[in-house]
Amino acid sequence: MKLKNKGSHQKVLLNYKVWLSSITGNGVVGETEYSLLKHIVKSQSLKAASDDLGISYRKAWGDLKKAEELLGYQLLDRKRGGKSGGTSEVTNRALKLIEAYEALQQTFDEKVETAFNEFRDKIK
Amino acid sequence: MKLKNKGSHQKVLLNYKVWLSSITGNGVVGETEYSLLKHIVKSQSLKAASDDLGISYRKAWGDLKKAEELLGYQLLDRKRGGKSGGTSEVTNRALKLIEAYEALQQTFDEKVETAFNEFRDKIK
DNA sequence: TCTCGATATGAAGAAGCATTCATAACGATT
DNA sequence: AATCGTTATGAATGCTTCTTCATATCGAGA
Repeated sequence: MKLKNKGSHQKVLLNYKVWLSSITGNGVVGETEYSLLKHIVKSQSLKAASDDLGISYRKAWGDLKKAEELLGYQLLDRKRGGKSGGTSEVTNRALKLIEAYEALQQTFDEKVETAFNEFRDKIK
Repeated sequence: MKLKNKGSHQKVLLNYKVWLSSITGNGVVGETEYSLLKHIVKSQSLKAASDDLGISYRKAWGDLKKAEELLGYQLLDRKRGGKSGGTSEVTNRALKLIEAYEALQQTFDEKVETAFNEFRDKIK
């Protein structure tokens, strides 16, 4: 077999992902939900958050709804109507979740650094 | 808002994934590629491996091809024809990759246990 | 009370990914 | 040389997921 760019392969990166789910895989708390919540903390708006992240409102709304179903508690306090049209505020429990998720990522980030170095040595 | 199964949410699980890619995300070495290689070590057959894993030969073949392009070296030594129709043998570099990947997973597995426990405490 | 913009949600359309189909090349064995 | 099963690969089909569209609800402020 002939490989394209023989010997001049692109830089190889290590990726990882962490997320929560039910056993059936239904309902998820991952990067998307985390990012949405982070943005909503600042903007008090699910719409603004989804726009910022470049994902559809429909998906953002559905994702957070599923996450709430998975966790069994609300992540947002929603308000409809008013001059602004409405707001979505992040609940206290959601704030805790954000912090915990960040700590988790932190832990993984640290581990990844060393693990990847070891990995590269091994495949050399 | 009303949540289904208020208070009786399903058990929440922590999931994670580790994989290699190029910057563009093109070409991947992850669980699928790892599993394929593991099976091919035993069977010397890409077809048998894909059947075992329950994925199409077309995908298995394409995935490993992309992985080879990403890494810049061959993962399989392919033979066509012969009484058996052909064989695919895992190269030495691929063997190293398998080992390294297993060690990587091992490292993460250990870390996940404690990280998740800390996580659960935090969101309580 | 009318308006305006965000939340809420079903439904249809588009995009991405995997399976299936179809077809060719290959070569040790018969 | 004819066969058989695997590798090899494009093309069509199917499935899953996201985006778009369409429509409704809500309520503070004009």
